[in-house]
Amino acid sequence: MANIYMIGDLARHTKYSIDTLNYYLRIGLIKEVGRSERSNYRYFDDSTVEQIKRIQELRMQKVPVKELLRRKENGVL
Amino acid sequence: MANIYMIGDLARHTKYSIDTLNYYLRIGLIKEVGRSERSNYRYFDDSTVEQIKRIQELRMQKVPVKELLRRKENGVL
DNA sequence: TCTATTACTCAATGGTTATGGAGTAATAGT
DNA sequence: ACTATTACTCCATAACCATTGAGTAATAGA
Repeated sequence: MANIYMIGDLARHTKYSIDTLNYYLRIGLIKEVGRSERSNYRYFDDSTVEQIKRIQELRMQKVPVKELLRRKENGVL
Repeated sequence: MANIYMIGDLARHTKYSIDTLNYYLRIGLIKEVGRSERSNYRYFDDSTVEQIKRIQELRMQKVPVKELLRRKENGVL
């Protein structure tokens, strides 16, 4: 039984604010696993949580977001 | 990649109204697969869709809801 | 016929999410 | 010193969901 998260749950598990997560979503640093057709609500899974935690690590080490985007494009994140 | 549904999507796929689905949920005829901790929103999967379609069949044959509840308790639904 | 039950259906309230745009403190660049 | 960029943060709007309680048409029961 894989866990499902909505943005609020993601925030709770990563200790990021919903605003920050929305920002990361907007710039494409993270992406939803799927969406509800009706409500357009996004949902995520454990892989998203892990990815955000990796991002968090790197951000604490002052790695710029643009660099993270670059790495993501190269599949190194 | 298993599909995830919220109640509105369930309604769309089964052609039941959200009100009816909420009623079935209330009486325990169907059950969510999980919920968001933050929003308390329910989510469902394909097994729910299939179950609702079985219910729909039986209801069209005038099988009472109470009988369906009974069958569910006996694992025959 | 009168009453009760069934199976929804509707309405109100409050919290959550999506989206777009604007604002801001800190840092970097010129 | 001045300007631009970065990385958020805040606000407003609109649609969706959960929950409770009340209303109703059709059928069943007494």
